[in-house]
Amino acid sequence: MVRTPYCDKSGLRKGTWTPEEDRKLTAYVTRYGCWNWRQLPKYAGLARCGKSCRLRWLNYLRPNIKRGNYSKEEEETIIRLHGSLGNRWSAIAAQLPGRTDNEIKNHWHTHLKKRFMDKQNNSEKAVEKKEKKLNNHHHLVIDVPTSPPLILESSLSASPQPTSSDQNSTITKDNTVVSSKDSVTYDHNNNNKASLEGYGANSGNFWNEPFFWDSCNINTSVTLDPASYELPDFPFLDGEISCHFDSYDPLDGFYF
DNA sequence: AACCGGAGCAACCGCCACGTA
DNA sequence: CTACGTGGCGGTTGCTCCGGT
Repeated sequence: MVRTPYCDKSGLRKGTWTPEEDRKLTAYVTRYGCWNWRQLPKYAGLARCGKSCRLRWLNYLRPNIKRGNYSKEEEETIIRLHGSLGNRWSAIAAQLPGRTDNEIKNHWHTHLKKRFMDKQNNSEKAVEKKEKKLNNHHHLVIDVPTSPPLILESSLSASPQPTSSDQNSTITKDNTVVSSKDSVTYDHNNNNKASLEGYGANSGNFWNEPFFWDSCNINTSVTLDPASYELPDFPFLDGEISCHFDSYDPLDGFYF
């Protein structure tokens, strides 16, 4: 389930996060915020790259994360949004409070995708069945009055009938051509055309909000007592450390 | 009991967008 | 205008678990 920890060439740890690392990261972010992910691990006492810290915090350590136990409503929402948005997991996650894009992505690939494909296959089969029925009917109607007899297959190209690229098309009673693709409930071809207005504004940027121990209810698997954990000094309050940030304006870039 | 393959999922990687100097 | 740094996102990987044989 989890990766074996190891170090890369630069000495940064990779792989599974240990409870100790989780404690350090949680303690640091809750106390100082995420002023700079790339610099953060250095001051949080973590031998991790910033990206790894960010991912760990966003997906597992931040407060009010929901883990597993997807409700039917949530699953339906995911399927519906995936139908209109495609693989825009962050946009989908924005509509599901407490869910992360990574978790939704995983849940989609492991559970919902199959269900979605089955649904799609069933609807396609239904359309095929309908087509077959209609095509048989078509044969009977056209074969009778024409003289000399027409071979329907070859006649398709010479007539305003659907071309070979429309093999999945259906001719309805009133002679209109309906592609079976159009009858699929979820239109992947329109993924990029879907209106995304509102998603950006709705994403609820967690990082723009102040964040303190006192103001949040930490809901994480890591039990952390801030009083018992010795945090590294905050870089801008410590003369020795803050020298790394000579060009950094301490009045900017903070979230608190 | 041992082996094997698929499922589940945490984490990494690479690319892109955006802001700033 | 360009270069660079950073954050964000989606695709993919690879480790562990678990059920079937």
